[in-house]
Amino acid sequence: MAATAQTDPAGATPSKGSATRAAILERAVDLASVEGLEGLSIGRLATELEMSKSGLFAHFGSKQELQLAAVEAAAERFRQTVIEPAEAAPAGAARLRAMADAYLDHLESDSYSGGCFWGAASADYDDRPGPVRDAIAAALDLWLATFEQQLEQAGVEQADRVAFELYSVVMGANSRYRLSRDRRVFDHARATVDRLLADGRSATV
Amino acid sequence: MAATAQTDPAGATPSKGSATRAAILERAVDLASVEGLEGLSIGRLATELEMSKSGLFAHFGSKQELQLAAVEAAAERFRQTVIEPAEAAPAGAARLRAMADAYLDHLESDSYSGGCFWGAASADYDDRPGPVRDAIAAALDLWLATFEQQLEQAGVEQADRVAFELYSVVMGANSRYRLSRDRRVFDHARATVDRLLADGRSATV
DNA sequence: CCTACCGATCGGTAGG
DNA sequence: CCTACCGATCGGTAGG
Repeated sequence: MAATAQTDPAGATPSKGSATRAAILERAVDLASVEGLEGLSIGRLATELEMSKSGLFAHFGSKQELQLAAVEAAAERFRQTVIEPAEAAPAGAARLRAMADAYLDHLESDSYSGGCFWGAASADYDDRPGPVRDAIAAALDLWLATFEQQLEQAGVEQADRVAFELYSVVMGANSRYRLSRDRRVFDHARATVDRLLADGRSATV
Repeated sequence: MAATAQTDPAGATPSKGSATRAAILERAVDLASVEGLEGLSIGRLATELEMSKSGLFAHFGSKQELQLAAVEAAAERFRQTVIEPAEAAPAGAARLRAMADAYLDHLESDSYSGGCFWGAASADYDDRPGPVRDAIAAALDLWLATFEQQLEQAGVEQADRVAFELYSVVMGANSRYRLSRDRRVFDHARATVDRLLADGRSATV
């Protein structure tokens, strides 16, 4: 399932059009992480990509379709950088630690100019009803459910509450690092993840 | 130190102008909690207050001054609803619990149409350098330092890390509630606050 | 994928 | 606190 799956038939060589579309979406995700998904403007995106506004617009048909495609592209990026590499680790605590480490390492490496897309997008859209908000909420609900499932596998009690704590702490690290530029928040977040996973295991003994 | 302190001389009767200004700022804080502090538009704010755009504009001189005044008004609101009532409780764990309860109770009561101003404003401005970002960062740094100070009074080890956890969990409750409308996040957040404060105390025995 | 355009709205100003 | 404006930019369309 590559990023071009929606525009090219399975097995086909990606067309030039879908390569352009993928490049637009990569940039859209990065820009939205900085400006927010609503503040993302078609004109500005076109200027940065050195193409005409209407040329870019033709790929999507409306700003909302562009936003929905950007949410899907960001979800694909999250799967590739956080979820799938961690699936090499055994289910349960080890896999959760791998997910948290991959997420925090990416934040700390400053690979993304605007930090976490989901932190920016969820705050921007949480009070704007409609399909964009629903797509963001569905992605985050899925990852919370993934955390909860792995916590249950690890034998942690109150897995739903601990999943909320894990989510809060890694997102809190993103938020605090954006504002303070103090890397110690990553140490705090990693120590908290360690403690949550260790507490859970000792509780089952 | 009332909200009118900046426009009226100390002890003077608040003028009609400063009453209008205060009403503008109340609405600006509520609107910014929904639309973000950048998405807040002078035209829309004027329409909602049934006054002309330039009439409203005359109170501030620029959009940035309006945003800075809204940040200050939101800080005053936070002090009045969360910080000051908790100062009736003894310093340390009891005061922290009172602050967390006041914050979570206000979120759960849906008093604010857009949830927490600081969650929306910090995500919106964390990547926009300038005085607005600096004012938001300073307010949040102050409250984090307040939490840390009370944790030290309570004899909690690693007070800076636990302050980060407290911050992350109450902000996480705001974020999750905005998206899921599931009130169980407040139970999770309260249970986490209880555990953080209880762990800290037992660690000192 | 382009040029050329539309009505609406943005922040801000002139002058009262 | 108002009316009447300004240039810039917004999302979107026509026509190629």
